[in-house]
Amino acid sequence: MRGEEELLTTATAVRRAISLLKRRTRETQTHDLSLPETAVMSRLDRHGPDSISGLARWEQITPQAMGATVGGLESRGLLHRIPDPHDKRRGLLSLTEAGADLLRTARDNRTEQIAHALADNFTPEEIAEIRRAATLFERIAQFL
Amino acid sequence: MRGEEELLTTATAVRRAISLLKRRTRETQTHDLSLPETAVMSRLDRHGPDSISGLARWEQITPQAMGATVGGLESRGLLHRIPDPHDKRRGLLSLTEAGADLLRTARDNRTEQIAHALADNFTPEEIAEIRRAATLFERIAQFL
DNA sequence: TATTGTTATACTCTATAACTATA
DNA sequence: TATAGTTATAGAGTATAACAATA
Repeated sequence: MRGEEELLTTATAVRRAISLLKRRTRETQTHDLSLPETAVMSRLDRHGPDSISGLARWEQITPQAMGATVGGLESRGLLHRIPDPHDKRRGLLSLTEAGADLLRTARDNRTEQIAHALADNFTPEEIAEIRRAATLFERIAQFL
Repeated sequence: MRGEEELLTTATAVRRAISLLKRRTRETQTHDLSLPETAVMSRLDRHGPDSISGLARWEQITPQAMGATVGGLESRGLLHRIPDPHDKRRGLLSLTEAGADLLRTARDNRTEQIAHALADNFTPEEIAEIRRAATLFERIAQFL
């Protein structure tokens, strides 16, 4: 395949994949946690307590948008917020016991769902290729 | 890497990539065509005229949602609709001259943008890998 | 001055429900 | 009955603007 042709073919395939992934991951009705919620919960679990602003910077969204996501999780008792003793403006968010349980049990967890989709439908070689490509796709996102 | 560990690592990377791609492709202000609009225009260009229902089935969204996308393109003079002579319910959508021009000129076109992002920031080997992986990502979407 | 967080508001893209016209 | 298309309405997840409290 010629270089330029390959480029457009690849770009079209990427655009198509993004479109489909966007739609399919929007349908959250059968899941306990939406995609943004899963991201926040996993982040707090792996990196420890953080503020709304910190989480927003990490996910590259506005603090207002992160506030909405966090608020939903708090109202469901999955996160709790304690004041930062060193900075009275900040609140430090962490998982409640219920939140940690939900994440560990991992039923209906988005990452688990993806893991199952991978395990059930792809060969180990394809999974290895997907893992490498996920990093490349993240890099693509940086340039859009 | 152990099988199960690799699976979760891969799933997390995929989830992260999807989250970032979703956000970055939402910002349409600097573009003439949004992602769904680009999809419809490219489809009509490559496969010829189609109805709203046909396009909706292809993109796997409801006819109502597709009607909204198409309506926006029609009102900007990029698509026009002619009645299907064989079925008075249907309208056949195709690109107007302006629509075809926009797609061919491809300035601010999403696919072109992706193509440039690829060309400027990835090696030919990486682009080949991305092309293969895009198909795998589409398959992942089918199982979510 | 800069940062943390909030409230108010609006946009995009999608969904479900209910309808008319045609097949 | 089934399909093509429309209008009405709602929801998730984002954004910008404007503000209060604190650093």
